[in-house]
Amino acid sequence: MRRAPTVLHLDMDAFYAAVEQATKPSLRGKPVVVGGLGPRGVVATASYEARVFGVHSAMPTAQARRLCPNAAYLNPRFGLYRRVSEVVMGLLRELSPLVEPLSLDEAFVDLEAGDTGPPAGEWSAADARAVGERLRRDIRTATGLSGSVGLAGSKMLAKVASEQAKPDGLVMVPPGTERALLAPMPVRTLPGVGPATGQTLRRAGITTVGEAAEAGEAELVRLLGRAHGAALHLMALGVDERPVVAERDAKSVSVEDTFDVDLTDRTRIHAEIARLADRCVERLRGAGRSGRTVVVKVRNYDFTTLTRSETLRGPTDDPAVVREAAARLIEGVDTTAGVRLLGVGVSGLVGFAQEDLFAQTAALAPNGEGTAAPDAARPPGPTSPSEAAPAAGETVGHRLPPGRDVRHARYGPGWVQGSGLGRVTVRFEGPGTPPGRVRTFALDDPELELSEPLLPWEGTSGGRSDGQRSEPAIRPKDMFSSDTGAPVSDVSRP
DNA sequence: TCTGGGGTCCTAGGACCC
DNA sequence: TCTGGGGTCCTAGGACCC
Repeated sequence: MRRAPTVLHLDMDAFYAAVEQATKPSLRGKPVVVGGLGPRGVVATASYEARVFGVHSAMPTAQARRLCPNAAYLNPRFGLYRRVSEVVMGLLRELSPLVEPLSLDEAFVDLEAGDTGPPAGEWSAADARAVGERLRRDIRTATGLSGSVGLAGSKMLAKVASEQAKPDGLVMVPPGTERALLAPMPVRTLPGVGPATGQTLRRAGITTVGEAAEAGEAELVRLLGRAHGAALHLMALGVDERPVVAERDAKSVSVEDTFDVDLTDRTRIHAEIARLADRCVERLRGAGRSGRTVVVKVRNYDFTTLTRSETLRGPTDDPAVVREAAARLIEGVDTTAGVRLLGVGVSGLVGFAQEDLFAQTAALAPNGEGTAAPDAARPPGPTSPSEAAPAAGETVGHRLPPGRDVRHARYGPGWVQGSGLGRVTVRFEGPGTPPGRVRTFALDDPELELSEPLLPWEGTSGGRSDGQRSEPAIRPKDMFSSDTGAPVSDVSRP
């Protein structure tokens, strides 16, 4: 615990939705919901205008549509969010080298580790507040977005403070006042107290942070177990000594897909597992890592979920090895009643793909078993079978989802507002323009092509301010799956 | 029209070893 | 020859977070 509130927590406000509003002027001030648009989709982020209607993260999108039918429903564009995030994280790193990102829109900063203020140990509350306020201004200037800042003597309190500051605010917790501040708050405020823990505590008569503190460590350990109980007790007292840690290596990589309709066909299930294994390895290799344990995840029709794992004798990043392990694992799972989700993951990661050279011969059999898989001939060089055809199996790639950026030869850049029945409706506007007007085209209009998003601070003049990101012209009609030609769900007009 | 996708950490039991 | 006691690894599941 430090003497000045120099742990900063930044939380961008309704980040995904805010980026969409920044790049789509007609959506500013309107309810926007970003998330899965399929029958089993859930909300990732709702703009504050949508939250008024009761829409919130993790809610099924179908339910959100009932609550707020007039919102714009958009597929997430993670590439765009990542680029905006990098700008924001860059601003944080100007404050201090000790920046710990928690997600695209959230990070801790240890201000005393930086050299933009007084020497460590000599910071005042006023110094910290000034840095926080300036950061919020800089973020708005650079991205047009708002972020909320919490400042405290510890990570936990800084996070609680930024939550209190939302939206578009700053809250500081002077060291020494933590316990009094926390005492009346619901226990669920504390990080690590979710629905299950909250329920357990409630049954024991503990509903506020103060009551958790009074219960004592022994009682909390009895209720919640060693680690969780002890940690919760310290947090309830406002004590949190965890340091801000700049870089943490990932410990696992995984991919999973929920299907619109439950799968029962074994051949199809095996094909999906193979695809997932390839995608997983692609990501693994992209990160330059190898892993030793392969995990298959199955969510049944009734939402019961199970995992099966197998530890190899050495780490691998060979798609054939992962695919075969995943195939063995799914073999042992009864899927006759139908599965809604399949996943493949690799854990037990090691730093360098190089270490894998040793493993290639050793990693063939699962631990303890003699069933050596045939030596998977590793293709030379970086090419893997999965890299050859990334687009073929993509589900969303077949479609023209609402929110997708397009460009028309005459009307310039715009975004897909909805499509179906052979037509696509496009709103022509961009970050730097006033709200634009809507036009409808035939899906095979030769003057319409897909394009890359413009960043919030980029103008739309010419539509290719970076001169590089234009995709090869793929016309929308090419993006429809030939088998179904399925129309895409509409986006409601704001 | 019930419930995404990518992670982290913890627990608990059995195997195995000394 | 009744059953000690750690430590580590592996597997499976669960809670939680964004």
